[in-house]
Amino acid sequence: MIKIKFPDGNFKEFSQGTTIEQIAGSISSGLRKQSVAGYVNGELFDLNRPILEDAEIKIITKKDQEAFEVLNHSAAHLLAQAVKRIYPNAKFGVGPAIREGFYYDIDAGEIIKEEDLIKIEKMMKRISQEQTPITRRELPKDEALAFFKDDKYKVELISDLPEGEIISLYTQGEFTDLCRGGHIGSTKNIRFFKLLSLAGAYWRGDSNREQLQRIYGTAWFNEDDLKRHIKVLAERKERDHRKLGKELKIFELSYDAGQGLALWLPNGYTVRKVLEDYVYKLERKAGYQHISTPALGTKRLYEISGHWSHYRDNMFPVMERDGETFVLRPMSCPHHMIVYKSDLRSYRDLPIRYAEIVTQHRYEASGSLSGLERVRAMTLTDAHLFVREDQIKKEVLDAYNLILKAIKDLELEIEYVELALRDKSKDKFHDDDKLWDTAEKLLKELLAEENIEYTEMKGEAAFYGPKIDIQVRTAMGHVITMSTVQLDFLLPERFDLTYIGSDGEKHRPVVIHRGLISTWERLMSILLEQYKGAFPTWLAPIQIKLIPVSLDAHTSYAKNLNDLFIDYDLRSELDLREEKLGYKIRDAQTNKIPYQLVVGDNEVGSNLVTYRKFGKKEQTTVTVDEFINMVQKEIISKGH
RNA sequence: GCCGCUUUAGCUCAGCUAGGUAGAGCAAUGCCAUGGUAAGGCAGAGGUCGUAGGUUCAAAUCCUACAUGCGGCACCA
Repeated sequence: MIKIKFPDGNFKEFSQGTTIEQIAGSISSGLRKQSVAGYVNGELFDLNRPILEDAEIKIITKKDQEAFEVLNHSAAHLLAQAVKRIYPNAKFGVGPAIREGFYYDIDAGEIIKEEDLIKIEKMMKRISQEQTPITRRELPKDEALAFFKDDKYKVELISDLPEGEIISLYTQGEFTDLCRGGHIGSTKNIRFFKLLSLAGAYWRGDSNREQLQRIYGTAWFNEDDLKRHIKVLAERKERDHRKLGKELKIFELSYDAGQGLALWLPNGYTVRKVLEDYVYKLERKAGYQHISTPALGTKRLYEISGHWSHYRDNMFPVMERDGETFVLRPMSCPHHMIVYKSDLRSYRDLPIRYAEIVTQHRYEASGSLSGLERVRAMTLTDAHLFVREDQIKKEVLDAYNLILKAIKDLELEIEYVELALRDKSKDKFHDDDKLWDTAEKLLKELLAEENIEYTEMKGEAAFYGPKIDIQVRTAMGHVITMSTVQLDFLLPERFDLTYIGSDGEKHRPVVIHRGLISTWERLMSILLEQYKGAFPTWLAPIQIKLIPVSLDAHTSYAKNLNDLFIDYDLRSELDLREEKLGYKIRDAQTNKIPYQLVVGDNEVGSNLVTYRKFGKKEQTTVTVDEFINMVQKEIISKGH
């Protein structure tokens, strides 16, 4: 007999070799039906894997997040089995469960086409109906290597495992796969799934190695959940910033203008200008000074900074004229270093905070370009803070809090905060262990002191120092960097920056790089998706649309209102087209204009307006003064 | 950059499987109509079917190359 401890602290005895499924069944038949897998002393166990010794267990039911992963991981195996039936020479890479489903990396021996997904999915359905049990078996490493000798990918994976490790295999029917486990008991339990897309993926994430084909899919415990998920995917497409940007006339991308070179249309530029003004004020309040430097620099400038050796491949080609070599700037740090050097600095002058609205150019790989999310010419509010060592923590924290303020005002949702550190690859990072250790320690301390939760990412740092990145998730599920605070001991050295300390000696300042809210391009893409195209009043390109009921009788009153609103700095527009009232109302609604005002006999001569707020059905009549007051307040408070 | 897919009117898309010389809705234009919260009617106009080449009596449709865009991968200082 073995002793089983339950999460509630109770013990119960079972015969040796009992399974999670049997334990669940001993509690209730309902629990048995809901159970999917379990943790046994912290290790994920299949339902039917025998438990051989005393253990603490936790049963995973269909409601648990882990259950979704177990199901989807099992669906990946089902996919592999189906592929193997259709393509007998297929070899397999890895096939994990992911956030919303699963994938498997496959070398089918021939090219799988997108249309083939249909027949693969059909084969999966058939295997599911065969109701094959999924069983586990353990082998020593050398036997596992022998077993998989025809699959070079599996051989490589097994070879990388430590010596002496027990290797587990999972078999369903004629198909056996290398796998750590956590599987659903039988193929019959994988019924509600869909293959979603076919993509390329480098073996082991290395672009120098072979490229496999990756099939993505998603699996659920019942048909409703599957249908719901497919609906969610469709809804996400509806708020894709590329679609909304087209509909709302925000930006344009054109082959002739150039790949990844966005053109801002009037509506988009209006929003951008509001954002620029907003950021300018925010930075003024936080003690930043604004400067302006050129979009072009000498190659020499980037050689001094070190960017030339680290970043050249991502720069547009150089321009040469009269013996000088110029480049389009991919970042503004070097220019800001020169601005710092324009004067002799005292310790009393620090911190100095320079901000600039910078347009920069980066030659991003063609395959990485994506709407406004990833472009080749971008404009952002960039800032560099020149601080004494004793000021680092406060300035990093202030910069971080400024970022949080902007993110809050824009109603953005942070996915997670990342602390990007270096790894051992010496060529990718500036090579000075002492500087790095100091900088990384400082940031870690700061995050701990402020109780900021973060994810550590080794190897993600800038070449000159570690950074704190704020990540957001796009409608299409990409995680991208929104904001960044970077610590830099290197550029001050490269540019020989100094200040005179209280001791009369020269000292080295530290530079903090700060990206507030990404580039205007990326920010616009995020905002469009976040707001589903319905900008809050303070950002909306058109805030008020005035619609006279009758052009003959009401135009003049409407025109007076429009002029008045504009005098109060409200972005108001008059719809004087010869169209039906209903048509104009629909137009104002599809353009997601915050305030739609229909002007007729009820308003004329009475100093009243009747408005309808976007997203609401009801109409409200107020005096003109009340209306202006209300909208102005909303704009200043940014709606919160 | 790599793999797969894609490209037809300003926009969204049909036509391509089985080759016979291009169609819809919306927008735009003109005329008529038009008074209270989501599409009034009629008419005309609009396309070297991504580009170049090939097969064919004949190519939007089949083949090849290149390019754009999309889904991923890699990259993202």
